[in-house]
Amino acid sequence: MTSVKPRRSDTTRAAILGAARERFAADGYDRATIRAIAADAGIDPSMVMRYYGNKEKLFAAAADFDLRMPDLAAVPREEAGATLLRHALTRWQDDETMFALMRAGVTNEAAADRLRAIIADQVAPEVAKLCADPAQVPVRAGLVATQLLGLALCRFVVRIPPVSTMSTDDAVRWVGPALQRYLLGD
Amino acid sequence: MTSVKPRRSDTTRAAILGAARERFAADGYDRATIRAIAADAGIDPSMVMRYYGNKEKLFAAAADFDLRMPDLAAVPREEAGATLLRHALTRWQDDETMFALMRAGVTNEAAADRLRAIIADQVAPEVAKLCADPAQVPVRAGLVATQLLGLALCRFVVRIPPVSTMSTDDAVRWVGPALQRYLLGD
DNA sequence: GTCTATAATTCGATAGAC
DNA sequence: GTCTATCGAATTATAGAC
Repeated sequence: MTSVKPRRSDTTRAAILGAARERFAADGYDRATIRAIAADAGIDPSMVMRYYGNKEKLFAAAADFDLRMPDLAAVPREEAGATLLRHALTRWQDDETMFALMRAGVTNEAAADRLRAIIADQVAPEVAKLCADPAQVPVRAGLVATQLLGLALCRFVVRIPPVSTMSTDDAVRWVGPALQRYLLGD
Repeated sequence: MTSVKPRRSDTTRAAILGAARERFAADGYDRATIRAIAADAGIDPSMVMRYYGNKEKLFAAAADFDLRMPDLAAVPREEAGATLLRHALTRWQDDETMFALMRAGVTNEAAADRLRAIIADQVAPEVAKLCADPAQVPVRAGLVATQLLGLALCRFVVRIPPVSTMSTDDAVRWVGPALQRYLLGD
């Protein structure tokens, strides 16, 4: 065994972070209280402060989201939109951090910054692989964001039927072409 | 003169409602405090309670939004998407209530209900005018919502450049076709 | 009709015992 | 490393004077 025994504190840190992600995702920044997060993690509220300093820093730690973007250059060009969309739909459900960012991002500037950074650092580079004109990359990445975040908002956050109830396949069929156009169209 | 002299209370009611709309739009439900709304309206916080009972009812009164949808049957079919989009972009800026609904709707169920009602009662009927198959109306209206709300989110709320900085004309050029497809495509 | 005063909570954050 | 106890600030909401 080369691994060291995890200190008690590491377990607690992880429990806090997990509970924080769930609460921020479900309730947004303001309504997710440190007291509730601590209760979910089964520890005292003061421990949250001890480990993360304050609520703002706790959110910063919990809101670290990796979209794990697929390599859009590795699929046929005409399937880029559908590939991106299918990936996003499943990734959001694996990791609820995206919902925490959206629920917080509409009123919290730090969360909005994170969302902007995700577009710029994770989405835009993949768009750049497909886009002939480098000057168009930021616009196209932003347009992809309008459709992707709009779908997330209507399907998972505000839950507007039938968008919230349709199958993943139907969602890809309906919305995929819009992304395809933002990625490669015109 | 057939008009009656407006009672002082009517002026106050209107001032409260206007201030509430601004605050809810700028800060969301939780951060928009009754104290701040009263200060903006130039009256005492207790007056807000007297006129509207509680914060929840005040929001319900302030969040009444009429999209004033254009008659999409009155324009050439190929211009339906662009017409709808241009109208929405200007309407949102005339009346900031839409932003109040979005900022609140991600964490407040009453606000989310309002958003769903706007799609069902205001957007869907116009979609129905264009859509041959009545069974597709709810889906198409929901898809229109994903793109419209996603654009509002990225352009005005989270402010993702260059989507937040591009001209109305550019926004219509880029996003119009996506709406056109949701309204009439396939 | 308007405001003063305050009740009743709830929250983030801190101090310090063990 | 963990918890008890509590502070100080902010909030919604109410009671009642004028």
